[in-house]
Amino acid sequence: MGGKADRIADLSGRPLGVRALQKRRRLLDATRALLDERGLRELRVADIARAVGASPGTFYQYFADVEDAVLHLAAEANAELPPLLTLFEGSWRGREGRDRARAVVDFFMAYWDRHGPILRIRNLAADEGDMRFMELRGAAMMPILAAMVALMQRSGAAERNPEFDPDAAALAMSAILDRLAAYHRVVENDVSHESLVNTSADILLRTLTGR
Amino acid sequence: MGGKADRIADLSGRPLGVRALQKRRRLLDATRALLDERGLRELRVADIARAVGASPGTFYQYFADVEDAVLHLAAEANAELPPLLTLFEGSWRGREGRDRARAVVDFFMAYWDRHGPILRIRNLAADEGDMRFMELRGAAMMPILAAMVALMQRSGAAERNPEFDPDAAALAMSAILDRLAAYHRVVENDVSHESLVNTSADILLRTLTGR
DNA sequence: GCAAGATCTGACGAACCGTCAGATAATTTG
DNA sequence: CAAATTATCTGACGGTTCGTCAGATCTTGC
Repeated sequence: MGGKADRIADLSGRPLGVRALQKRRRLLDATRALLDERGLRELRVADIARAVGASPGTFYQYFADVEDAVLHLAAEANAELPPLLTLFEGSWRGREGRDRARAVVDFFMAYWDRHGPILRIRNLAADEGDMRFMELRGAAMMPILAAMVALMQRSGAAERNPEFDPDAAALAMSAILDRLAAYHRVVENDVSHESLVNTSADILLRTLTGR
Repeated sequence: MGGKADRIADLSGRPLGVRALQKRRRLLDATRALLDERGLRELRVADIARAVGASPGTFYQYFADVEDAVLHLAAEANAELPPLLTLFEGSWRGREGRDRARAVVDFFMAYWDRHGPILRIRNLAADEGDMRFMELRGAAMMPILAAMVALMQRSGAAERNPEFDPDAAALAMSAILDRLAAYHRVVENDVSHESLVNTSADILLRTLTGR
């Protein structure tokens, strides 16, 4: 993308050697770990640094602030999405369609189970208008939305009726996937995991294929 | 609910007189205003206090911290929800159903336009496991979910097929409503407001009535 | 083994937090 | 109406976190 090879750099733009890369990685890992157990609000830079035996100054050499580190973690999470896209390809008829729909739902839940704390912060920041996070979320969603729209067009669901816009429908489906994946653990006191997956998959299947 | 009349009190439990009630209200209003323009991350207690010509100490007399004030604002937002419930009552057949579905979507968007910053924080805190916010969100959602489930039962959508669980479907629908309402302004660069409303309403109608 | 460059440290000033003892304003009492 | 009592507010203060930077420490190439 950029003119030079995109080596990972510190805040002043200096490309990193191996030692620095390791420190940076461990700082990111520690950020993620502390985020998982405490949430953003109780996350202190000093704790992250201490967790990897570094001083606060080292953290600030690589990241402008905690949010900046979360931004990088969110970018890494984006890299795990491409396998999802293949699920939308091929036939979505009959039993195969049902299985594919379910696989999509499963994928999202697993993805959010792994990255929930980071994705939540990403979404909040994006919703609050932070451009960097908006772009990241856009990059994550766009291919998925496009795959859904393509499927609707292939299957004829797109011309269902004049009220129905495939782009909007794709947004609605991703809303279901995101939101339910985000809190499925909480609601599973009242609704079984099975039901949640089956029903979401059912709605997804109907909407994307027009039945 | 409590034994005594639930007058509004300060943190030490002392019921408030008129002067104090006014200050408290103005502090809440200022919190909301600053939240709208800056987001949670840049919200300083000192700024809230200054905005109403008070000292920081006054804020802390009424609220444990900024989050506590947001909690009260979220509770106030809950009070605006009952009118929504009436939309789920009565017939959802034919044109009437389509209008009702659309009214529900409109209601949600207007609601989020008014309270978005607060609802976003509520959702983040609830997702991160904060009990107080979880309870508030539960109190907001439960009646809506119940109204949806009742409608599905009345309309026969509930027995659609064995994959389909009305409780899970209600969750999925509220996920669409929440999420799209949360960022409709952002996506309306790509998808028109009309399309968004029509399509969400269409999906809602189909799901709640089984077509 | 030493110079040059890379990386890290930890102390520091600034900013913000939340508290509290006392000041000020309102209300009641006589 | 003035003193006494109660309600409310203030702002200075100790404690904590932030983010910076000059210098210390490690690594590499020769």
